[in-house]
Amino acid sequence: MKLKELADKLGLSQTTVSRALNGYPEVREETRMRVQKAATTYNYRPNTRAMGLATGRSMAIGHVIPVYSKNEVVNPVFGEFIAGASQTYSANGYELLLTVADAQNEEDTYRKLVAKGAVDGVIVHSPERNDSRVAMLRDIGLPFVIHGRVSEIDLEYSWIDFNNRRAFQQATQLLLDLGHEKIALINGIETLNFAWLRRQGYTHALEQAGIALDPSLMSSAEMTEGHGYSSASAMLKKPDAPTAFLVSSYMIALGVRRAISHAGLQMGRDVSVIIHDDELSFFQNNDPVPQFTATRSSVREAGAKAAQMLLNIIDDPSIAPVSELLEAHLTIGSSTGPLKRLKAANQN
Amino acid sequence: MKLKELADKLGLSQTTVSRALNGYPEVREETRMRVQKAATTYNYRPNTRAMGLATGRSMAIGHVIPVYSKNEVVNPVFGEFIAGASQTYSANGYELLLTVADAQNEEDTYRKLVAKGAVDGVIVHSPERNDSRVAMLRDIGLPFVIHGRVSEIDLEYSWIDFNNRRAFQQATQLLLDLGHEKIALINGIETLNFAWLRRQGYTHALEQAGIALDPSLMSSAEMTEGHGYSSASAMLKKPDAPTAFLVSSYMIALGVRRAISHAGLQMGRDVSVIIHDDELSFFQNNDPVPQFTATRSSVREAGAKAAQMLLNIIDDPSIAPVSELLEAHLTIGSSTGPLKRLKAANQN
DNA sequence: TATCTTATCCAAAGCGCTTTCAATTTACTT
DNA sequence: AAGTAAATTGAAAGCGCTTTGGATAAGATA
Repeated sequence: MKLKELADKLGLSQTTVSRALNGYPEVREETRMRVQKAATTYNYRPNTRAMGLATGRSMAIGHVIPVYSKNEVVNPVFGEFIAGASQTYSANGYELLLTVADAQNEEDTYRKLVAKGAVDGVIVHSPERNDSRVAMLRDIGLPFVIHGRVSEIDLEYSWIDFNNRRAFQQATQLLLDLGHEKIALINGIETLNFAWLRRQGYTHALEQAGIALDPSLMSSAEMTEGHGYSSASAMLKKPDAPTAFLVSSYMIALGVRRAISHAGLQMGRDVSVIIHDDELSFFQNNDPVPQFTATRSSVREAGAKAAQMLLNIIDDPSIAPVSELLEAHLTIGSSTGPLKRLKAANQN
Repeated sequence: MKLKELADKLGLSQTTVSRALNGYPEVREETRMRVQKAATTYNYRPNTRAMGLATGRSMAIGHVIPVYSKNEVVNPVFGEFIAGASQTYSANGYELLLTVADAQNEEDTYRKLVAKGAVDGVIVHSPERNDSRVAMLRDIGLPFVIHGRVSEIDLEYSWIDFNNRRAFQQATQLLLDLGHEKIALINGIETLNFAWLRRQGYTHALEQAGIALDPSLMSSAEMTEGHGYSSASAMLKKPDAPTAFLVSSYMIALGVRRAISHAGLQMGRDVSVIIHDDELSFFQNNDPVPQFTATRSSVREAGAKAAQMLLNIIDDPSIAPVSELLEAHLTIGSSTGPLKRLKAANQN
């Protein structure tokens, strides 16, 4: 069913039908009703492409997910973030265009999207510490919101993030308060800004406490279970093994937990662990007493908010860059406890 | 830069430029070169919407992800599948339109997509045992490929799946061969077809072996870590606790592993576990000796293949429904071993 | 009753592309 | 040299919608 057919059926012009459906005032209320009813009856929906052509807007938002190599990790955080954003989009008649792009030619991907007129704006994922995309997107004038921040740049841009630094500082502080001094950090890739900020929070807290940083207690890689396992295993084998771990994601933590139990230790008693919990739906950490002590911040919520921010910007591009910094909640679970001197050394 | 401008710059008509760019034969080779070079220089890309309007195709594929309630689990398998599909799309000039839809009005979502002319085809995720979407999509004539199958329906349609039934039958058989008889199944939601087929494989193998089914050893729910933990914990507390677990996903298995170790048992020695491994990138199970004995099948590969299938169908809708059944590989890891009589009973 | 508003509605142009139908060259035959 | 076929290019229509610039009818004003 196309506009013309609907108009013919109603004995009206396309103009009037279009206006009735789009809520313009120069249509008699009675006519509008008639039109709307007919539209429902015939399940009429304006053709997106035709509408886009006529209005110059595509009613679509691009999400560009960087992938570093062919078989690279797809961060499950994306799925959750997108689930949040998606709600906002469909509530506002927008579509979500997903592109999985080589990190190499990611800029190209954005340019292409704009040139093709495929999207009205984009959400930028996984910003790096000094991410060139910010400058580029401003250049080409494509509205965007970054999930995360870009610390080492002093341009204005819109973003939403949670307070990585503060969260990890607090978490470290908690471990210090429990008496731990040999605290390991098992982090994501530290060229990515979020991981870098987390590390800052960690080092800051240690420095404040007058504890020297030990590079052998810091590990940084893709956030996989395997990364957690191998890093933690290696650290636990050291003569001066850490008594506590600060861990950047639930996935990593699963590996850490495995390493701990392989080492014959018990999490929460012999070794403390604090994780950052993105509240992924398939990794609930919310038993009455959660497994993991965690700093938590809902990625899904961030997704919904980021999407709304972007739509606002598209509606009125003149509004100054906006941003929102979410605070994480610290939840005490069973994975932390006061420092206890181990009776026997590592029984590896 | 739009077609007209480019044509003007070249002193050619839009017609010729369009033809040159789209590879039509009635253009002198020299002219084509000139046009292509200019297109690159000015970074010209045809406007998707205009092109779509003119050709009647949208060059976009829809992926509809069902969500059952507001805070429902987003299966990480989607992310991986989509990463695979995405490669195929961008190699063929297609876009990927993602919709997260209420399972309730999912049919509506498809109708809407078609009416709006937003997509040329869709990939259907998470089919149920008797999924009404098949009939509906055939009705409205939208090309589609199902990731999975719909067992209880005898319509023809295109699908790609891996052999769930066979995989779980083999896995069960392996456990039987190892001497296990009390074998538990911790499955996904069994109204979903894949889970149903897995259960069939499991029950079939047990029946063949003359072992009575024990409903208390079968559990079915969303595939989360929590599900694995609570189900396995409960079963391990029973007087006749299972000595082996068949588990539908890596995530569930993590919970099972936790339950096993909480029960003071050791996986692979006291209790055997076989999982199905979708080869998610952030859960590599491919150490020299993998943690988990597993049936494996790459979801990412399935995504790429499904996408290619769909594009083929769109190119030539007359081709009969096609399908592909992938076989899973069984990999022996350290989570399985021969049945050993436990010295002490469950020490819970 | 004649004029001016206001409320409704419509014809037609235009969004940027593809594609049909024609026109113009050029190449080839005889 | 004349005529025909093949190669190359363009003009213009059309995809389905929005929106500008009237037109018309009804109501208000004087």
